[in-house]
Amino acid sequence: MVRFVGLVSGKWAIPILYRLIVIGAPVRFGELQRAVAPITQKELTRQLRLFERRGLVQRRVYAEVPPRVEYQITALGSSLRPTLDSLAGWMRTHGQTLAAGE
Amino acid sequence: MVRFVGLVSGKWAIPILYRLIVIGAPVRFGELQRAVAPITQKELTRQLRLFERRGLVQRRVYAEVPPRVEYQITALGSSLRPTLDSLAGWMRTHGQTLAAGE
DNA sequence: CTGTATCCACAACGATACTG
DNA sequence: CAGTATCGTTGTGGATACAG
Repeated sequence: MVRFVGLVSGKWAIPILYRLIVIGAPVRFGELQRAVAPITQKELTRQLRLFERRGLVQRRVYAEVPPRVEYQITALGSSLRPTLDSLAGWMRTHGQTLAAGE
Repeated sequence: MVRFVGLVSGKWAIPILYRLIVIGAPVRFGELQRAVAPITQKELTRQLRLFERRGLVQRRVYAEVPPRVEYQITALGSSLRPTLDSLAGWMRTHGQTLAAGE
């Protein structure tokens, strides 16, 4: 379990990953940033680089002006979907109960 | 999803929680620390306090000498089991693949 | 548009010593 | 045994400015 933690620790890892999974198709950087707002540019870049290194996300750069970079979840990344769905379901069911304890 | 992150972010949150879930029965502090080694005393205490505040773990203190404190997962905490099982399963399946990217 | 580069604040975590 | 206190290091994340 400890290794997984290193993967998804951090405030934004899971939200980004889940968003990419749900979308499925390639997404541009700016679009993704709006989808996971209010994440900063720096943080989104950092997380995407980490995911890329671990093979969870594929990055494609197009030699255009203005530049276009697209990110897409890989098969490995998508394999996390059932787990993250379970997570999202748990939040829907128990999120309110949990909020009371804050 | 963001609220969940606040709950289980951190290096030790998931390992501790999962261990408590698997055990099910009340566990003494020292025993738990050994089970989740090599966590420090301070960190284990801090995490358990957080879980207690959120109703995921119940804490019982016995007025004995030497003192005895037991922690047990609550029903709310146990409801996370399917999700964490899914997580553990994913790690078993893809953990090796992932390690290659480090 | 998609980044990098700084600078900064704060939380997380560890090591160690000490207490009831 | 089960903490608390203290100190120090590292990591996380935000704000802002700038570059290709």
